[in-house]
Amino acid sequence: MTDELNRLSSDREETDRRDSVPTGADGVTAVVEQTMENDLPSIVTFELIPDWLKPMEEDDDAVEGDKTMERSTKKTIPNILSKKRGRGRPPLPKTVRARLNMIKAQGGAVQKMSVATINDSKRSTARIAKRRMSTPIRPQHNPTLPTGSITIFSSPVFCSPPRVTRVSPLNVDGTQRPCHSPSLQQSSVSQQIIPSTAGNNGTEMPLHIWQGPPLQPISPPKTPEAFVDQTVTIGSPDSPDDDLNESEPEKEEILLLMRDCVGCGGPFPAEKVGDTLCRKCKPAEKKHSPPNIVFRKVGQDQWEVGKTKPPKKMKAAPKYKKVIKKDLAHDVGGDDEDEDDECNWMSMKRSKNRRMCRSCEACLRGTDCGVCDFCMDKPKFGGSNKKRQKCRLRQCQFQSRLHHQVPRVLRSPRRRKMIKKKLKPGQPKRRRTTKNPWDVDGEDYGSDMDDETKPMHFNTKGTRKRQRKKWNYSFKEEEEEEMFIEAMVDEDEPDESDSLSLVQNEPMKLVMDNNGAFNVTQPQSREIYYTLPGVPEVSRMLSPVTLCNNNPEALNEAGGLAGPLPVGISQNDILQIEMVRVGSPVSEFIEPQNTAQPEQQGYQPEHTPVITQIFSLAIGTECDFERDPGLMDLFHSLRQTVLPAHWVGVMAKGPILQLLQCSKLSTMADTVIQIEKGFFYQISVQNQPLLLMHSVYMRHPTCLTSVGDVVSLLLDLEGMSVCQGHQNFNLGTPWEPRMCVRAALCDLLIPKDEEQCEKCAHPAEV
DNA sequence: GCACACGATGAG
DNA sequence: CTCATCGTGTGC
Ligand SMILES: [Zn+2]
Ligand SMILES: [Zn+2]
Repeated sequence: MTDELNRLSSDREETDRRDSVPTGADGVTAVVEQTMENDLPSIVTFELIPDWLKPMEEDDDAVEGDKTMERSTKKTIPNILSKKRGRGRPPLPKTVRARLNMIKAQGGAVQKMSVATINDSKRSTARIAKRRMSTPIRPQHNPTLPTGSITIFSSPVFCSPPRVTRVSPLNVDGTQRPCHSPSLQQSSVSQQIIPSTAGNNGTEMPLHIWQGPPLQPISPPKTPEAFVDQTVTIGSPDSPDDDLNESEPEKEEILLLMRDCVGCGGPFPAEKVGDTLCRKCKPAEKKHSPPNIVFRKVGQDQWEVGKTKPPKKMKAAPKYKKVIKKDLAHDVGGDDEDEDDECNWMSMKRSKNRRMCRSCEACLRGTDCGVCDFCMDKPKFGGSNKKRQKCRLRQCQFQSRLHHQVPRVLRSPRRRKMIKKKLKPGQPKRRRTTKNPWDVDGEDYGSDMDDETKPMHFNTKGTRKRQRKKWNYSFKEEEEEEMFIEAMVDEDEPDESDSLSLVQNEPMKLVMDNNGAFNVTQPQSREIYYTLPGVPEVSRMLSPVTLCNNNPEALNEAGGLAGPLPVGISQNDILQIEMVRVGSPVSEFIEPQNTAQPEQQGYQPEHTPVITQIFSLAIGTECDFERDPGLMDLFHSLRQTVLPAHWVGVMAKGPILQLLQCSKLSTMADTVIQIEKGFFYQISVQNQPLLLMHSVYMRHPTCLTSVGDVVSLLLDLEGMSVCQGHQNFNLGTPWEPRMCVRAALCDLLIPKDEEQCEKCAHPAEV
């Protein structure tokens, strides 16, 4: 408990902290923290609250409510930015750092110099071997990965990459680069982030800040020189090579000739001209086990394949140090590479390095979120240090072992249940901690008192107390190209209803991307894809979004499939929205979430379909997102209103109040209502605006100024369905799915009893 | 197979 | 010595 208490307290603190933080880009940490508020311990209800909104902040621990705050006392705001030591974030080699500094100070010229120097150095011959086994890409960095979306990491089962891609407009455009090349990311980051953030908050160093400087300038493709610099050299103190070090005070800087070991095939620093075996393969050390295959980065996107020995201990030989360096641009990501090289070549340093790709957002992240379970476990955050794991946000997306699990985010709780079947209907579910850092799971919120909340002695089992936590949402922070938020909406049904179709249970995703589009998708089956064009471009960074829907019943009805819900089931019934932040860190909480939350909780702790939080992902730009009093009022009113089933209000930057039908089962699943300032509204179906002459508009006022108007419209819409268009069987190849084509003037929304509008029914005529 | 707790261990 | 975490035994 204490831990949890601590955590909780820490969470709170964070929020507080956050408040102090100016707006700014730094939001990464801040954002998270803020979310904590939702977690207010006092109420179990939290769980119900759309966890997704509670970004990382809350872990189960936080959720657990009662915690007191021992932590608060201890906790001082840990320096998130502080460098991780030891196994922590691999620090740049001193030399590298020094060089970087020099470079910074002197400018690009330095880089070249350094390079030259290196080359000139004694072992100038080195590097030849490098290219031999080059591979285009490092395995982990899957070229195809959509950079931005979380879905990428999600389990195959639930999400298919394609889908993901679709979800994010960014991905769609293809603008994003699959590769995780640091440079790319960096550049993107810098572009988006830096401008706005510039120096706003002093308190926390925003990610961009520390990354930015070096990156920005260089973000563009690396120059050849840069690569050169990256050469890694290894030397052992003992070895003759040491003399090489000479110029550099630090041995690390030595440049060695890299060769492929005849014995193991791995690259190694040749100590002598005739060396053919790496140290390990030399007589004395040959015993080593089979070499591991490692990848070494040779160029921007090139990787060399090499082999190294298993992490053995290099201790005996004082560590080899690598040298090198690269220009700053690489630094950000580059340093990663250095490190990688080192690790790989050396002997895979082991643990940590293996768990870091160094180029993903997580790896690049320098700060602990302070709100995730792992962070909260840290003493610096007032935790008990039991878990001893890296911040969730810093867990490598590619190599963290914690990661490889299927992100729950993508799974529907229900499915899990079905699979596991461990839980009995009606029984409180156990909360599980997700190992996958990125895992976002909305499940289990309903079970208030889980093991976790209970004191340890309550645990049925033995010595170890099992904590069940879950991440409501995971987000990738960092700006980069993928700045968008994904929210997972799971419609869960009561346990009893397990038998019900899976489809309904499939989670829907709400995605806010850089383009400002808010998308809702259902990962699994057919996707429901919403795009709300209305959001201003400016808001691309990530507009703050607030969702609301206080109607518990509506949720329960979800899909109408769910039968009567058992009282206790509520947790499953709730509409869960998990938010995954892919792009930039959430910078702030602009919204009065506090106010909203309490209310909701009060209303329906259990079913809480309500999602109310505003996130500002904008990195630097915190958005000032303009708020239109009128709209906000309407929004707040809607919040307190029971909207027709599954309609959720979303306050997006613009400001635009958007109403989304979150149930894919609804005929209005693809429909979005956007209310702008002045209450003018627009209805879009599958991203297409309804023609102004549509009868729906005729039936309702031009402006939706009141809740009544909105509800009325929603009800009206519920009586309609989406035009299926006309199927063109002649088009496309046989194996292609049939194409449904809508007439240019398609009504989009038609009476429920009809399948298609007139225009689509008789395309020719139209 | 997963999650937890904690020993182990490299880096400062 | 401390910190940050990785890797792993163990309970589930
Ligand atoms: Zn964290
Ligand atoms: Zn990584």
